[in-house]
Amino acid sequence: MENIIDVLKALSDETRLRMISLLKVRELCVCDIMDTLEITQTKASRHLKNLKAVGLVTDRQQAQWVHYSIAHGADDRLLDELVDRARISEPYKSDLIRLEERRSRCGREC
Amino acid sequence: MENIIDVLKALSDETRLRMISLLKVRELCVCDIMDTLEITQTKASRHLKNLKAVGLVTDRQQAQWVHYSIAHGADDRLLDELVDRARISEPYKSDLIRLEERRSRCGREC
DNA sequence: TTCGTATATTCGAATATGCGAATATGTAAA
DNA sequence: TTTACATATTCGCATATTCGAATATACGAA
Repeated sequence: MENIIDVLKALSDETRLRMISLLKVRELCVCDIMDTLEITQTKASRHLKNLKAVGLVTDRQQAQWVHYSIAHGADDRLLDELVDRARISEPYKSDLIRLEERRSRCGREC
Repeated sequence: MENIIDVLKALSDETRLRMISLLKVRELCVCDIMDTLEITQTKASRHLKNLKAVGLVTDRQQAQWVHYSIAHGADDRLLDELVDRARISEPYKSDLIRLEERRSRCGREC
């Protein structure tokens, strides 16, 4: 993983912390994230790029979809601690509900 | 403690993380911090104010000295995790050495 | 090839953050 | 009161970050 300051900078943005919280549930493609967080595609792409740059997430391309997941090198203790704390309150709490609603609505595919 | 994003923002600055690392050792006055981190007084004061604003540290005035320490409400698990990681490398590692050198040189008083 | 969908990048504007220099405040001692 | 020292704040500037809109790229299907 990268320099701790860069990692903390990456995590200290609400959009990116929300993304980490979702990706802790499971691997997701960009459209899952956009729809769940209700953000624009530009915003999703930009912040995912940032998380990838500091080594917190990795991506995997499958056809035209890009699937993101928590990187293996990521500090699980740190991320679990942060995600647990964040999910006590909004918007992190509702994000999880919206993610599961989306899953039941769309099935396994994007 | 404050909103997690504000706390992470406060922690994602090298000067402030160095301060947290020092304050985890013991309570310190501003001049201890300035001298150990080799930063200007303005810079020390500014960043300590930031840490205080998000509830990570508290201060205690004694005559003309202001002593800072880690706040009781601060998330110890998070701070210990970060400080342990940071101190593996520079400048956090040398800061601890400089702090102890200063202590033996100056004794207990400022 | 053309079309549609998924994702990434670039651009310019707005806002936030960090800095040093100068100045202000507060306390203790002379 | 004056002086000296410890700390805080203000100011102007430089840099970084974030955003939406527009555009580019990449892939699969027709």
